[in-house]
Amino acid sequence: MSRTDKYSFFDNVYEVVRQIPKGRVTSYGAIANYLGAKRSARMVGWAMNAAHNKPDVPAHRVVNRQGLLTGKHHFATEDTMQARLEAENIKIKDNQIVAFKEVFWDPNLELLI
DNA sequence: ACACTGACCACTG
DNA sequence: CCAGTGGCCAGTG
Repeated sequence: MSRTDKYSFFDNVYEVVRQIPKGRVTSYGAIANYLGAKRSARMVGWAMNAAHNKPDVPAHRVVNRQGLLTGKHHFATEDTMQARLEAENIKIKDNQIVAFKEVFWDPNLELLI
């Protein structure tokens, strides 16, 4: 992506993640589905890995389908992701977001472009 | 240039 | 119902 300036799947992922409202979270699959490639949920995660280069991308607001903080291990420290979520009033227990469905932000429903 | 892997999810058997 | 596997894009060895 560093060589290509044209929009790719990853760039679309970044744009969607940037639209996640504060205090809300979404899932890899939801983003992939929104982009029309629900089989590419894994790539969304990989995109997050590359998203470290993009400060505007709140990767901590992206969790897996169960609301588990699977990506926390990829942050600066294992507590970074949870701390950032808690700073946004999101409760976490056992690496799982409490009332996940209530804070879940589905781009397919709430972000129509 | 080829093969493998990666923060996942949904479909089979 | 539980376990296994395929699939998608991009990056790295």
